[in-house]
Amino acid sequence: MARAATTSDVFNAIAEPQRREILVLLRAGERPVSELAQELGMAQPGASKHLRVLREVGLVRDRRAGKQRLYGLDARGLRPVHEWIGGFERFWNESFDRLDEYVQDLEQARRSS
Amino acid sequence: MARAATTSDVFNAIAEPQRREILVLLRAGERPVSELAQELGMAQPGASKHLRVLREVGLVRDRRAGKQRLYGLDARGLRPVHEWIGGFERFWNESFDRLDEYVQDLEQARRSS
DNA sequence: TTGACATATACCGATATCGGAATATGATAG
DNA sequence: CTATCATATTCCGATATCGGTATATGTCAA
Repeated sequence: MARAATTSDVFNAIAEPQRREILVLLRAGERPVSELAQELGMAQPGASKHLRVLREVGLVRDRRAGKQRLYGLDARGLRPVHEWIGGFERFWNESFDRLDEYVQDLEQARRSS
Repeated sequence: MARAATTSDVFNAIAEPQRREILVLLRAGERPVSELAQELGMAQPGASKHLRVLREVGLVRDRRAGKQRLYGLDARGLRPVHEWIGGFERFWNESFDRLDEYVQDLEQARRSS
């Protein structure tokens, strides 16, 4: 077996710095491919490929506008990721010294239920 | 050039399903490697290697306990990721029909500043 | 239809990945 | 010291990745 496919997985899609940058850029509104490529300092095919990945995981949608193809943000797919990470919020809010104590409370509560 | 290193990058570290599962398991408290390997249904070296990645990005710390080595969660590194994704919150909260309108408001505000 | 422009795809090379098997390191008990 | 248990590291094969270059597809204008 080898590495998991980057496509069809939002976690992997946003693991790429350039793709994260694309998402940030698209918060300001729709943009054509060549403009994104220029802002990323990469060649057009590179941008197209990243956009393909983002499209396949649903983080981006595209729309034709004349010769150009405008890409726009569809952030809904980020919500589950945000929630998954949010499941760790109390762990980074608790100070480290108190973590063990906290975990023990958790385990104690589980045992007595 | 090739793929970015998975180590020293929290986004990549959590892009791996098995590593995410490890983090979830560690919310219940510290665990030795072999126990994690068993719960993941993978061999011990596999678990060790994932734990190494997680340790190198700082999401996990380890502590010796006799022959065993206990791994514990250190979720602080997840906070920046949570915040980065949080920067898209209004985009998934806005309904899609109203998104264009919203973006136009943004651009208009920018122009008039 | 032809040409110009915008984007997508195919192919390539260098490298990173993941899991498995074998082996090395480390700690403890006797 | 030695044997045993727990974990880490190394090596391997199959595959995926990323960026670049060349080429294909698609759209519009004349």
